[in-house]
Amino acid sequence: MVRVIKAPEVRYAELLDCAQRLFFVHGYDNTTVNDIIHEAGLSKGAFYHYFDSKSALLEALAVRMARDSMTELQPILDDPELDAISRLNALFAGSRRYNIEYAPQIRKTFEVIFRPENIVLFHRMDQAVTAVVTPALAKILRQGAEQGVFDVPDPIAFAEMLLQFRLSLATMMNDALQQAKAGNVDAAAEALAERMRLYGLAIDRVLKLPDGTIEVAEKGFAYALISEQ
Amino acid sequence: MVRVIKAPEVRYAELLDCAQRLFFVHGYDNTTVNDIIHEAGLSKGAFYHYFDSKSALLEALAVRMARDSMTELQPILDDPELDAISRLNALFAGSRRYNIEYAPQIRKTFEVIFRPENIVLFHRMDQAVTAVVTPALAKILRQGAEQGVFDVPDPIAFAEMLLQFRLSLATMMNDALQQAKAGNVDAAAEALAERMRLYGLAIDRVLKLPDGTIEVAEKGFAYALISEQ
DNA sequence: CAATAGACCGACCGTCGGTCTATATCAAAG
DNA sequence: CTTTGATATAGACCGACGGTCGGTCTATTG
Repeated sequence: MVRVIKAPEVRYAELLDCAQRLFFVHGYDNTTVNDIIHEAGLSKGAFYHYFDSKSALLEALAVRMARDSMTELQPILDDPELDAISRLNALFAGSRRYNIEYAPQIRKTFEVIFRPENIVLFHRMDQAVTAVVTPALAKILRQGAEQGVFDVPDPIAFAEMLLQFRLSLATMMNDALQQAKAGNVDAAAEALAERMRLYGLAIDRVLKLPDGTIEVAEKGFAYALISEQ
Repeated sequence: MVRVIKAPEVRYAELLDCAQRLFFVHGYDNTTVNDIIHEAGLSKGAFYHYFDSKSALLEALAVRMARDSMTELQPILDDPELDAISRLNALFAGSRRYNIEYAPQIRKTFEVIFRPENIVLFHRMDQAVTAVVTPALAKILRQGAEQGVFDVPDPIAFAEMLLQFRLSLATMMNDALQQAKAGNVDAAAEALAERMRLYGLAIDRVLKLPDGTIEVAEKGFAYALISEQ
């Protein structure tokens, strides 16, 4: 193989890029180290020069995704104009906007990421993102509690609950996509919308807010996400 | 090796037993087919006579666990004395009783099953159990809706939500156990109890019940579960 | 220009899931 | 009582995969 030398940071990033693409298309277990080094144009020795193991690469990927997530969230967290409720809604809206914008990729990703053999991949990503987002979310909740708009005795506990909700919703989005692909698009969208309504309701009621103050999603979102173009 | 012939159902069950024990002690990936056949006193040929693959064995194990779960639930589902709320509470109480009775094993199991490399195992089990329990739970909810005690427009959606809650609580029990083992038993129990209270609250409020009608858990449970004997 | 660091190469190794062929056992048919 | 076919079992063997290791090449530095 032709020997090409690059700056370590560049190589490192390239390996992460290749791995991410391959993992998300074919899954973690179905992607071999050989696949990755072939795609990255690198030898095996070089690969193991950068990462101790295949799972160390996954770990590094999770860390990078967590960092990216926080970068995306930062504007909402920093905006001094927003009160706690608006901040929470902005977070949900952001993830909705993101979901719809990238609907085709997400559909594809869901198919891969929720296949039983890829739970490992999904779990590591989620774990890493959760670890950095929980404290940020708790801070918003604490702000809300201090302003008297939320009823949150334990912000960390509630932040974890919110993130669990997000995870549950993702699972349900995937189920809905499967159902939609099996033909019944309308029924799938209705069912997804109902499930989202339920979770929104749960948040509002535990926080003692009027119904619908926290907008997890509206029906149109469910349709937009799962409808085929 | 000495050739021993047994009734196929016996062998099948023995293989499942061995696999279950080994998977729960060492994890799915860390248990090799050779480990299993060695423990079961069987050759590789015999193993692949009963199962098409290692993952087929996992699948069969999941099916058996799902069947066992339903057998345990059946008495509560069949009891004609119970109304919908009592039935739900009986379900939660049953899982509490079960959790405390088997606390030492559960502590051990949690340690293994929540290790990242064992998510595959956990996910398959959960998926299989959920698939059979969801309809049963939905039936209870439908009964409650007809009796006018619950506000449940979509019983299936709510049943899925309840089972997601159960899953989240299991994750949190594991976190609490880790924290307790790190020394801070009291803080861990308090935190776990608060999280349980939150989920109970969410259920009550979405169902429009008075707070505490559905008893996900009381504080004593959290202590009993994580305290060392 | 020599010495050093470290990026890079690829043959090689052990392990693991899975396959294949041979053989032992048993029940039923002849 | 033998034959025969189906089933259960044994274990040698295979290919793919993650990971190792000795060594090469090149940019930098004193």
